[in-house]
Amino acid sequence: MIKGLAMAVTIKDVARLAGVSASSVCRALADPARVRPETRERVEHAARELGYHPNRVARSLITGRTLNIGVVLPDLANPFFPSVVKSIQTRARELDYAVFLSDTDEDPAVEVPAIRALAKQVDGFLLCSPRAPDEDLRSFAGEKPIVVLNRRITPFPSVTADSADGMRQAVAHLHALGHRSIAYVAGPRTSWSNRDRQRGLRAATAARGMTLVDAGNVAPTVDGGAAAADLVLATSATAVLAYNDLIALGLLQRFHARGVAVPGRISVVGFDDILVAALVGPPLTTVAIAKEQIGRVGVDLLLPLMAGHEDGTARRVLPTQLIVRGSTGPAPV
Amino acid sequence: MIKGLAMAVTIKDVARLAGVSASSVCRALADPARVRPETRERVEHAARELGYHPNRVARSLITGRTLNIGVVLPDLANPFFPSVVKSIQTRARELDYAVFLSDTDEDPAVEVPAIRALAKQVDGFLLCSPRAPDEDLRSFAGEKPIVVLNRRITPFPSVTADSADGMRQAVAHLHALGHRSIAYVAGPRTSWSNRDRQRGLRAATAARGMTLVDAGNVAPTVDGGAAAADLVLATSATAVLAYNDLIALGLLQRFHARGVAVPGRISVVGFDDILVAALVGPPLTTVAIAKEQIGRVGVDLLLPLMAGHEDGTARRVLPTQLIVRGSTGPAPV
DNA sequence: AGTCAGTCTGGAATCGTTTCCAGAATATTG
DNA sequence: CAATATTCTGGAAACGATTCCAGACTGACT
Repeated sequence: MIKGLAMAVTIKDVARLAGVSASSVCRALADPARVRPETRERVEHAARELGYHPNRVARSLITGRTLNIGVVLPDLANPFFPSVVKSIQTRARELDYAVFLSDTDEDPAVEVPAIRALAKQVDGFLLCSPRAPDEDLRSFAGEKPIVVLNRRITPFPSVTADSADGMRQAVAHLHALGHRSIAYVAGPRTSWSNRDRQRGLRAATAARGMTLVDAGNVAPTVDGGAAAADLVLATSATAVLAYNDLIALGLLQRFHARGVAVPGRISVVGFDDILVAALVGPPLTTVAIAKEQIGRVGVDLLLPLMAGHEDGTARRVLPTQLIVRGSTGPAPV
Repeated sequence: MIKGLAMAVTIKDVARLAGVSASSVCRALADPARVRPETRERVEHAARELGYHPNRVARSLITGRTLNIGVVLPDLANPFFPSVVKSIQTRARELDYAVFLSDTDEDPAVEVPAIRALAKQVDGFLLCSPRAPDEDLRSFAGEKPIVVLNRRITPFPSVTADSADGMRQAVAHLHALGHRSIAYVAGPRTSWSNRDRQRGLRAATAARGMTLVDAGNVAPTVDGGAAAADLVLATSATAVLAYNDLIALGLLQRFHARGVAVPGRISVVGFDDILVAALVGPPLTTVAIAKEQIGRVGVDLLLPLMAGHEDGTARRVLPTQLIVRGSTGPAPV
């Protein structure tokens, strides 16, 4: 009895009120078919009377299952991640799982401790765009079911977007508009998606004999993009592709501030299709990826792992789709 | 030994390796001062050797504390909430708490079950803009420590923004620009902040003898705002204030689509100052609230409650600040 | 009526940790 | 050196649920 907080009602209270043993209460509630209808009735009534809800913590101690899943991601302030988390949450709730959230603030060094801290309280993890080195993450292999989103790393199942195809679409679009020299503003070096997108872009431009200008790495934020804008303008590029939409928005902002016409002087393409991409002026041409699907598919991949089936290394690659808006136009003559 | 998953190392394993009892291991790790330096050394070494981390679940069963806090909010897709969650997360991590997240999808009926489901696994709750009726929420009073954000409801401590002052600033700004008739596009009826903001706006316009036009309630989303845009134009209002930035962005979008000049024909003011507000064209004039503070202050208010101190009903009201950008201008003549 | 199969039930053990208690070891004092 | 005070330690109980086991009961059948 602590500080006036109502004492939690336990299975014993129910047992006493129903006049049966704790084991019977447990059975009656978990699997009504295993007790006589009359006891079931008595137990259910008593449980309702007292407002009994089994203590998940105590249960998980004996069953070894917590019905929780852990989600670790680099930065909730990046609008991409909330969409993913939301879809995870929705799917998790359907399956009666609760969600632990851990934001690592883009710091790779925080990831492993964050996972470690949650490990005992969850049945499995969804690692969203993890930044930590492969070896570090692999140290969890076999310890806990893990599904990785937006990154491919053996031996974990993963859900990724088809960046190569997205880049192919974007490059084809720009090529058709007459662009021959494209700059790429890269995201964090530790980001697998960044490398993946860069790789896809390199292949796509090479395939068409276009020039690819490296505009360096920046933080995947609006400020990062703004910082890269002037560098981009100093090159020969007539179009710029950003690692993600936030960077692209930063580019747009800085271009606008400097009076650089978009798409007149330079075309801008983003990646992710976050909500705001459609709202800015000019609206951003971007490569959309199925954000809501990532989370749902991730959970569905995690499920069999948590149930103990060694479904090993399923790799789901989700399609990407170029969304053409106002920020891209014909190359200047 | 289940399905190849490495068996978790328990306190007994450490005890065996260190050649001491489980209780000594516990003491050595929890409070090194209570054991002889030599045992401490042995235990620490053994723990490190085996990679032992105490099982929080088991611990919480006996201590009654989980070191988890639950966060419940209406919609992660609204950029306002991720900022709050992020600040909660940051503060919680500093204090060695982990965060449970539950998104109710703006459905008031989901809130109570969501809280109920998490109740046994957390030491306290941060309810972000809860939509459920007062009575429903009050049923948790005394059961679990709860701090409410963006809503005031006895007997819970709360953290809110000074909407009245924000509205006063916005109205003063518009009045100075010559506007005399203002429309308000309201958010969810179940939202306390919506009522609070509406109240503040009513007072501020009345104080200056201005006309306040009610443009109805819409969902707090871009689409909601777009839907309200035409209604607003049909009124005599020369300026429109939205319940939040998303609605304001929807208004801007629809105005732009219809070729309505902003701020030439009509001025637009939002609320919250979400990241994108500054990025759209024209950039949105809006009332900023200290999003990062809300979460931090909320956690700090929750802390003493979870420790058992009945600090009752602290009410923190955070300041608001009008941010003037391009979406407001002189009233048309 | 007696045997047997099957259904229900209560008691005990268990999960991994913390905490209480009492006894052992060590240190302090006259 | 003996007596006392102090520090450390191990064993056992506890947290709240689930699960195994064995015994009690029911009913069916010969």
